[in-house]
Amino acid sequence: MSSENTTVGQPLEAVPVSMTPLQRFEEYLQSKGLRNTEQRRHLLEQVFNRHEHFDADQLIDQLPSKGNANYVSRPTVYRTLREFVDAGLLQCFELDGRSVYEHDYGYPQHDHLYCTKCRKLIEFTSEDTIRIRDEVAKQFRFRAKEHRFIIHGVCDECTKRRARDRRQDRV
Amino acid sequence: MSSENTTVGQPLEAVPVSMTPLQRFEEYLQSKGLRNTEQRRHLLEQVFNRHEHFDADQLIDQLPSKGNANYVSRPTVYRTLREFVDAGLLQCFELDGRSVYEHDYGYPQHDHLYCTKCRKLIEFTSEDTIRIRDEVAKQFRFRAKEHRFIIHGVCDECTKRRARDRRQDRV
DNA sequence: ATCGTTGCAAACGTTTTGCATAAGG
DNA sequence: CCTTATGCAAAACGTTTGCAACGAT
Repeated sequence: MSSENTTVGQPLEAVPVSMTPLQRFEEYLQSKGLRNTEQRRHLLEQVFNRHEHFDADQLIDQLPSKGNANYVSRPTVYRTLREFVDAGLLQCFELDGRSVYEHDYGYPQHDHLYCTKCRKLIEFTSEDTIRIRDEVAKQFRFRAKEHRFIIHGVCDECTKRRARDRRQDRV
Repeated sequence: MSSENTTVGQPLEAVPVSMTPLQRFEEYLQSKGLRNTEQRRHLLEQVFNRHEHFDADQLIDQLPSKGNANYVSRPTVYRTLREFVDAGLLQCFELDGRSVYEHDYGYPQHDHLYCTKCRKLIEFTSEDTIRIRDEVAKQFRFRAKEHRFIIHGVCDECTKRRARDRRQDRV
């Protein structure tokens, strides 16, 4: 058994990359004949400002509101998030009926634990997931592009909190 | 390496169960004080009639339309699908922004390949996925309830079809 | 000058809701 | 008879679109 191949660690270390996300994005825009606009630059800055997972609404909430400088409209946010995914800067997956984004560029491949109580996403790495993916793809002659491995359940804190709450109920 | 632990097969064999889905559902309704209605029985029959993956719209399409016998309204379909999941009869996961359902009761645990060209879902089994899930859960003190492992890519038929189309283009 | 980009409003597809009526236990 | 379930219409939700005005190259 290859139990020792499953490595779990948190937080994950960034992976060294030769370009900044902005440089890489500019290169992408060039190659596609797209334009380097103020909105795109502002969004890129916000998105790579911190490392948490986020959805479109959370990004919009942390942006200046309508009427203020650096405001970006909702449709543009959605359009730009697609471009970031296209450019290889972000990864996107679905959770509870919405799209969730996370850094891809400069960040190692990983999978997630998802706490259905507090909705926290915990990252884990396991070499086995890639191995399974490659093995299965080979057997089905399937051209695997990516995978999503999400383990649903309840995190340690939520389990403890519930136990505590139950104890209090009895008093 | 535990390459031999990853078993891939298709189609999967049904798992022996002591009750029919209907019997199990009736027990569930009883235990929850819910009612065994015509609509619920009709939906259960449709759902366990065949084994393909389906979404709410596909189920509604194969149902009698408004005005006919055995018609079930859209809200009731959605409400009942939730109950089937609750009762352990169906599993639900998200794909392309909608919920996809598949048989759970009487069917072995498995994961999926998803062809992004033809949108086909291919089932595979791997003991490693459960093993990874348990190992990771243990290390994070996480109470794992279930997992979703979906490999995105292009299936063999779509790859071949594209190659064929390209060849024709050149002629 | 050209052509991609933006913001707006409105549409979209999926799923959920409030509520009056119907029907199971 | 009591309560849950249903169908309807409408809302909610996240996301996308058409389009005229704008702005990067």
